[in-house]
Amino acid sequence: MRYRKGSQRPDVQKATRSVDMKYEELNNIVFDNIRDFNPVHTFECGQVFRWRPEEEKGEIYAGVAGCNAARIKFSDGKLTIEASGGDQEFWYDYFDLTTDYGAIKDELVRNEPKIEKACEYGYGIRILRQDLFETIISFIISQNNNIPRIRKNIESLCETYGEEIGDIEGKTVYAFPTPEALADADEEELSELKLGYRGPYIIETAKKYLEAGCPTCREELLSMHGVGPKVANCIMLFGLSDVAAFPIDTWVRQIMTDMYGFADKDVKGMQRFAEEKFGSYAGYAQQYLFYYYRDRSL
DNA sequence: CGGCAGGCGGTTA
DNA sequence: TAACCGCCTGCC
Repeated sequence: MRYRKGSQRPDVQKATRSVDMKYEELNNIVFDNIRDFNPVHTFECGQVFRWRPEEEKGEIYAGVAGCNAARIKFSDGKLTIEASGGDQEFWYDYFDLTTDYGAIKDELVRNEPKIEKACEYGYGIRILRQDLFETIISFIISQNNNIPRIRKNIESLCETYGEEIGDIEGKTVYAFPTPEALADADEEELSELKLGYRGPYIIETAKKYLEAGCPTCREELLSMHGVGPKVANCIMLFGLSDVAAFPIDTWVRQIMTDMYGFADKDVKGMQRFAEEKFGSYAGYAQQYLFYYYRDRSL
């Protein structure tokens, strides 16, 4: 794997270390003694679209986070990251390694015992702290869409408008496009990428992102074209790390009707239930429930 | 062929 | 403010 040096995300949060960390050489980062992490569960639980397994067992994944490409390996509590860019702070933050997921699962089960199976099933899910703009555009694309096509659409977007950041086994890797690049795109170009009616949403949203600055709350997100209640909750959860957000899509709606007897239309009731039962951990609950239920239904 | 996929915007009553 | 409807595209 060859990489060009990528730029780093500027605003990295400081975090308290609970795992061992070694900096072996440039762009080769190791975190040891990690609990509650599983690459398959984390990358396949529907929160992110740009990571692919390199082998059947799912120990190794390759993908891109914002403008940083990487191949990660995880076994026996040791996470090794071979990256084009992003320092140890960036990746520590990205994988949310400061958060104690064991304690979160205990708390969720204590308040709502019926969620235990879902927590056990998706035991290694971590909610990635993703780039805000990438999250906004990705989840605009996700509306009324299916996962294979979402992934495909996002990759074409990156190939067309993203900066080249390296190549992996002969295949070029592209960063997620900047707001500037997408604001400058035109509708015809986008329609060639088969984005459908979401194309204009993307251009308009990129322009607004540049003019009005980063959205910081639900209201600002909802003011963007193509962002409704469900997509806004996804952006809050995955892009703003607001782990109290509880996105209700068709799967979660199914869960709520099956598990808790809600009427199919009663999204408000479901939202209130999540708030009362799961509180500030509702986002984690949503991920466990969604992943468990979707895998059982496939 | 209609139905549907991790919804949304616009229009009605 | 709730209930409909149409929507790009691709796959069944």
